[in-house]
Amino acid sequence: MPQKIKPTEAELEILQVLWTYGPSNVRFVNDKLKSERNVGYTTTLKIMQIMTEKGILERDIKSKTHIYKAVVEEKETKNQLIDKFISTLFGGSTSGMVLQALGNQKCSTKELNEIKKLIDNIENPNQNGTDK
Amino acid sequence: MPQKIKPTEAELEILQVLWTYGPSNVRFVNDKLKSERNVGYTTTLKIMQIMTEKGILERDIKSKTHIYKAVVEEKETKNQLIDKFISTLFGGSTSGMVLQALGNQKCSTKELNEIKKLIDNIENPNQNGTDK
DNA sequence: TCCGTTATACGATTAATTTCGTAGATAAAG
DNA sequence: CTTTATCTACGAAATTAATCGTATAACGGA
Repeated sequence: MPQKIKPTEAELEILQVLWTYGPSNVRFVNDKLKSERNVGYTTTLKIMQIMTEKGILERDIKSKTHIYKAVVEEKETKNQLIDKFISTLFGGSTSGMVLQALGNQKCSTKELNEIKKLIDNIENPNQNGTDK
Repeated sequence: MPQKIKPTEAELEILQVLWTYGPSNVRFVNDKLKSERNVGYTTTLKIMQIMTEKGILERDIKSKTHIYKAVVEEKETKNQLIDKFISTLFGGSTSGMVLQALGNQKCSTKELNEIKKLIDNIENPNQNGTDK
């Protein structure tokens, strides 16, 4: 495991944009953030610069408009955050968290079926995809 | 939804103790916290006082040693936090979060079966279990 | 009663986060 | 070439969290 990642709220928002849309400039990221809440351009710039210093982002400065990309992996980062969340709030019990999430959130039948399928795959790893 | 709750890290730790053990004094809470990490008595006291000001806790000051209890409900608070977590990290998709959690955490067969049972209950609420 | 222990109260400090104003560089338009 | 728009750099203020030191009051035993 390479590093411990503990992005702040604002940093997470930025990571989400970069994970979703790929490497982007500050203007683009800021526009996306502004569709959610009001935030100034230089605020976003500053945070992205700090993230670059921290090693969370990298940037290409060849052109005047710098292009930033996430260094940290989406999946790995989210796993770490889920881990922490589960351990802080549910004493480390993944099923405890899942039960609460499923019990209280709306989830379509299709989504529920996906989850069931995944559980079956976990329980019977030999049966998935490559039918025998 | 009565209030918006946004406990800090330290506040969450304290809430966990109070939810688990019921109304307690500062000494007890601090001892529990200290089994996890090093934290001074007056630090815990201060945070609990602030939480009381915020309305997160209430206290009985009849005796010299004040007894604090959580005002916010465990279930409701955790739901709110899960909500926020899912919306920040998984674009609001509960199943997305669950898939990631189940795919990457260890979960016993028994726990997986509990989850499957819950899904069945959600899909067929009238069939079994949920009523008397 | 007096002293050591244990409480609360309160202020100050430190650190991290978020915010934004302003300056200066560069490109683009006319 | 000049003006305008856009970008980065930088610094500093405002906020919020977390920590702890010290003062002071109350309790309980010798």
